[in-house]
Amino acid sequence: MDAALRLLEHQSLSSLGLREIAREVGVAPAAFYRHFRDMADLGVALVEESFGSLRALVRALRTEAAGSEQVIDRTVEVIAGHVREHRAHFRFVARERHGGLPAVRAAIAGELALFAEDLAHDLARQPESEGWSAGDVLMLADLYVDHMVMTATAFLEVPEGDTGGEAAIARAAGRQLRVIRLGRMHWLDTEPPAAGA
Amino acid sequence: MDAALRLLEHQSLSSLGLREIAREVGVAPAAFYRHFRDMADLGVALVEESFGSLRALVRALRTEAAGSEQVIDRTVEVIAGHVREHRAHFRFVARERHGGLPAVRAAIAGELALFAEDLAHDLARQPESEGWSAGDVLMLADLYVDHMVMTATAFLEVPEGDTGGEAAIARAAGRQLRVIRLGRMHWLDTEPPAAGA
DNA sequence: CATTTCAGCGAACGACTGTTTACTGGATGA
DNA sequence: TCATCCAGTAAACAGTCGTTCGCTGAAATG
Repeated sequence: MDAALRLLEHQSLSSLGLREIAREVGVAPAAFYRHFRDMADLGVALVEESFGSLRALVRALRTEAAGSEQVIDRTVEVIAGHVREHRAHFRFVARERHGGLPAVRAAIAGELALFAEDLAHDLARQPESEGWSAGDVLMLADLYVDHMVMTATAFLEVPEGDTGGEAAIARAAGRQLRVIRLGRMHWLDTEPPAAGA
Repeated sequence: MDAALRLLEHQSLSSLGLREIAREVGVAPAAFYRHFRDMADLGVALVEESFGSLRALVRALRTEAAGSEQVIDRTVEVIAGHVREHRAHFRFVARERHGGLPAVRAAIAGELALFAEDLAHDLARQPESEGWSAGDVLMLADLYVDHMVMTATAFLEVPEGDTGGEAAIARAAGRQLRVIRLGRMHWLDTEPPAAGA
């Protein structure tokens, strides 16, 4: 899997050959079948590996429970750091999210949906979500997750060591999160605040 | 190019073979070189084709100049319709946006940047943007463009004829746009509203 | 009418692909 | 100690691949 991830930095999974991986590992082509049935099989395994480390990280971030202002910058920092340290995994996920192998696409979509669900659960128990319908909370969580994905892929497009470029993206992402937060706080402004139904 | 686009619905560009295209067209493999040097060359041509039709459409939408409330629903409708009618083009762009061919990735990134710039220019001349810095306007435009991309790819994941699924995505996207619009309208709330500088 | 341009042709090149087969040797566990 | 796994092996299979070559014929150009 490490070898595959190494090769996947510069190509997509569907163009990656079984023999190519074996060659990189230094192993006979047939040995591949001892571990995976398909290339798609390898793909979903890599998806699980990628989201595994991320899940632990988000759990850590969520328990920090800082003020809603600092939590924005902290979130962006955490994303930046995680992308920096797991570049290959993120590149793989970004590339295969809409890639050619349906099984891999489905696995990624499933992980992201779980992610949004978790986040929605967290958002729902915050005081800012009072008066929100469950559907609207999920809608907001999806917006946050989409923005997170966009931010992560933006970090990926920075040339690896360019700390200035990273900082620029982090600044923009933070301000965008603030726009969304402001929208969230005024979501119920136009509705009757406490009308009985 | 039509043949390539047809084949690209189920695979990515880097896994698509030159001979495969020739076979689909009903032509000798060598004929490919009469039109494109590379597969990457074909890729950037397809990118230009894809964004060409979209550009015209957005220009049309921008001149409609409706109330800021209806413009949201109208925008989502327009995206939905355009994705429905140019499914193959959108799928191609979504897939190759982070795909294996750098030239194609760069072409797509360039088109999206132009897009955001245009939108920023439009936003800047709206009364809601009074007091905004140029950087913040671009930041907002990027947020809108990212959301547009996310919405378009969400439409792509709907099984083609499923009008119910489309409607659900349209509803969610519209509400997300409303969140962003609310955030935009309260962006300057915490700053001194009319302090002389 | 003469000439040039140009999309397409068929054949051939070496190199690479996924998959199956029967076999090997070291570690694991009873 | 002996039997059982099991990761890895070499070899062979029929295909597919990108690319180059010189040639053809119709259309456009003058």
